Amino acid sequence: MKDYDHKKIEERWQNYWEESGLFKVDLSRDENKYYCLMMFPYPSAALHVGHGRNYIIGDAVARYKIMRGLNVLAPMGWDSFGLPAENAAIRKNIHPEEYTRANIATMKRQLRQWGVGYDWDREISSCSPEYYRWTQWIFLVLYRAGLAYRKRADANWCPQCATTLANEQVLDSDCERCRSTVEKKSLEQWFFRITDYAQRLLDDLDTLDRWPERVKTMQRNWIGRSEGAEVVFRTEGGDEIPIFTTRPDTLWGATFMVLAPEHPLLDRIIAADRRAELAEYRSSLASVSEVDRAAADREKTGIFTGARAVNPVNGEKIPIYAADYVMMSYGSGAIMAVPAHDQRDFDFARKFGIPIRVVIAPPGWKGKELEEAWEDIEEGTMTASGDFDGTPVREAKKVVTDWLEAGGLGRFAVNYRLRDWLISRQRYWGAPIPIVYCSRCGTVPVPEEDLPVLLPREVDFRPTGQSPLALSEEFKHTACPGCGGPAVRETDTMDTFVDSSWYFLRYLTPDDSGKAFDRELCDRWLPVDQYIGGIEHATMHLIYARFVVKALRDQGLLGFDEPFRNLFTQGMICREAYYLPGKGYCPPEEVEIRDGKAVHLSTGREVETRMEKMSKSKLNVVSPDRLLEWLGADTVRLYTLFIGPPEKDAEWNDQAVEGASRFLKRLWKKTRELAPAAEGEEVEPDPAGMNEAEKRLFRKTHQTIKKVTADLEGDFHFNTAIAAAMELMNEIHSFAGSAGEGKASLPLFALKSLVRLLAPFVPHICEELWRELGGKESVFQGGWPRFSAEALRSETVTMVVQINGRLRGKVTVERDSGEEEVRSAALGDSSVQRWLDGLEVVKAVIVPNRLINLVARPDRKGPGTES
RNA sequence: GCCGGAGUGGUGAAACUGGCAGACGCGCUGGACUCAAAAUCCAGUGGGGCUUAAACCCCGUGCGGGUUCGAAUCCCGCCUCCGGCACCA
Repeated sequence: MKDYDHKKIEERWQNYWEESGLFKVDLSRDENKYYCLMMFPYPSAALHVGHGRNYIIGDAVARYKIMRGLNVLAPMGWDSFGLPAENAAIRKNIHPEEYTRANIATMKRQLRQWGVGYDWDREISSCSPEYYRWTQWIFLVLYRAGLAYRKRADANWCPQCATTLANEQVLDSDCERCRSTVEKKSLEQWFFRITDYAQRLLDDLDTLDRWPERVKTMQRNWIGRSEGAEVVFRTEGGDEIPIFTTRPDTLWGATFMVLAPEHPLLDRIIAADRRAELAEYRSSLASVSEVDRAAADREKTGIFTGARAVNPVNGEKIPIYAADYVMMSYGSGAIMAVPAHDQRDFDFARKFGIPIRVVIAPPGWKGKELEEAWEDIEEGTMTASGDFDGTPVREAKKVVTDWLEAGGLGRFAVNYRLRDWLISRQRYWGAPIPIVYCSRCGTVPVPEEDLPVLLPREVDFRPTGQSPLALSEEFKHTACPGCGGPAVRETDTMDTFVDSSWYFLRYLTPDDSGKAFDRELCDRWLPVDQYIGGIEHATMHLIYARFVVKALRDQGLLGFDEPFRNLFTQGMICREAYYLPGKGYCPPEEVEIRDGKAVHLSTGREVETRMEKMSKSKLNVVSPDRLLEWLGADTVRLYTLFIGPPEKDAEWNDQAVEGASRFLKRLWKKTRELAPAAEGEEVEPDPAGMNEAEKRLFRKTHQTIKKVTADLEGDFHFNTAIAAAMELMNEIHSFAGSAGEGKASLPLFALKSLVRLLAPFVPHICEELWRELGGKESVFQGGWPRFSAEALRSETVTMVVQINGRLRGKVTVERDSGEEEVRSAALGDSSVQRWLDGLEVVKAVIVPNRLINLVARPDRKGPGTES
């Protein structure tokens, strides 16, 4: 055995695992099943070490579960439709398909080199017709269930990408991808009725007890449930204006109404002489960006319509305004405005000179004018509200709602922030929506047997604002499946989140050309036992997948309604990026650190150092290829797992990677020293007759097994598991150094345990060392080491002695010593005696085997007088 | 504004259920090996005080209070940072 040659070793065992089928799974054997799923990636041009975290974590989990004897399903595939391929293809003038295929090949190579194992027989790719045929099928299932519908709607339109975006792809009114300001565009588009499932999506979060609280909170915010009442106001002309309010108890304080500027009713009720003003107001809003319009501190604008509405609770006539602080897309697009109890209405009323009438009296209120809206729902009592005067605000909401319902004026109502899922995309690289429009039969779904609706290959897919497929005459024109007459196809493609909302079902039967998924197998293998991915999918992918599974279940196609039992979201890997103000990011090679300041070499200007998520655009990526060549996959894996708690963001440190390499070299060297004494069969050493040093190493080994096991079974804190393994390594090292010649079986036992404990993290070197230590089969077949509670016990323990809570000494006593023994041992300690001089012990608090705290007060006899 | 999460050495971070703060790394300092360097190995490394040295002592987990024999951990009030939602009626 030579020096640690990571390249040779890694190559050897990667081949071995592939040939021996370590990750191949037999689905018919479903006892002890473990479905370990990593979010399938978009095949981007090249991975960096930050991407690696997800795969390495998943691989460590999968390998650990294999060692525990579970039947592990660990598949991988490609979320291969989507904008980047199309954009890159436009830029580089190659077909998205070629581009995607090349990227997949690169990524597969990199994953292999990382030592990340999957059952590649189950590989799927969402852009292949064999896959998207079934994405289209799912669309048809939803369509038949009434969950897919088409309507004209203002879509979020990105002028740069020339496409519509889902709400989730709009960040602060900017396009998630290119950061252009998103505009509104009115188009006929397809939606999934996810709002029908809002309540169930919300309620069932409570059943996901192994999901991060953070993700569930984000989903709750996203669904945005609020309770209140729907109340119908009427204009003087008799038009109904239903409104939603969370504060029905303030109805008597409504002094005006506001309609969203887009509200269709405005055109009917606007006074003739104000029509021009409305048109002007509307067009002035077109130039206001979404960001500005949404800014809460923006000064309120609006116009009076000249119309009035009747308040149903008191018959009062109140003016109707149009103002853009009311959104057409939430509730009914109209509100009753209660300036005294809503700050937005308050601001508007002040500006337009509308009366502000207090109907919830703050405690001690003497009828004075308010400085700001009183929004408190804990304190205050109803006033100026007819029979309800004096009702405490805490009860008011319910009391008033009941009264409204009894009188037929309104009803209890729930509103959600969640909107229906817009799935139409005016892009080429996606699954065509399987719908045909016939002048005679109308909207006709493509029959199942005609799927897939193939994406034509030769299409001009440059963004024009039109769907590229609309430019393909051959694609567009077809025969109506109903009447056989001439018809045109839907030319939009589906949001790629549709592709990823069911892929985890397909891994079970990736080649089945007869159905999308096998219900029987799905019911046995799902929900996924462990899902691992990025936090960025907290609201979009993870809500869509939940919705689709629930919908499929309701159609009798699945027997469960939550796809992912456990969810783990890992943090991002960040690294220093250098930002040259006014110029953008610059590569680290052009930066030098002088006197603690980062200076740009060619211009001499100081650059800002920012810790940013590793990304190509920030020029702060670390390529795995160089590192794998230099230090090897195991080093990269060990460092990636050791860098910090995996759910948190972490900072990549180039120097610290070498520390991981150093540890592996020490492990290698130590094995090389001890291996010659190995005799194949492992014999657990017998602690009887061991000396103190031996007992310590024996105990340490068992403690380490316990710690690593707990970390892997618990919250995946690989960092502390690896730290524990390092401690054991240090212990073996100092034991071997001090014990000299002697029985080798104990350090060998410790070392063998260590190698097995590290195998999920650094599989190549462990597989090699395992064989070196006499292992006949793969370390992954050999089981997981066990610890015994018996072995963890030591006969003596060191206990901390505190006096009044401060550390004053330590004593060694027999394990499980009684209070009296511990107390007298503590009082016998010289340092303790010195501190107790002049004090009287009034109480002793004992934590068995850990600590004794002596509570002492000044001796009444005074210091020094006792002796 | 609302809802989450976090704040610990030079640095990444540990610390179970309230019980020795800083495990394990990185960096740094000193030493060994070397003609020298790298690599490797050994020792040290929160701040301060005292001492020839050791022993020993004080302070210390964002800030201010509190509960407790005992608080990084629990409670109250702040500050800062990160994330989500947001004129959502």
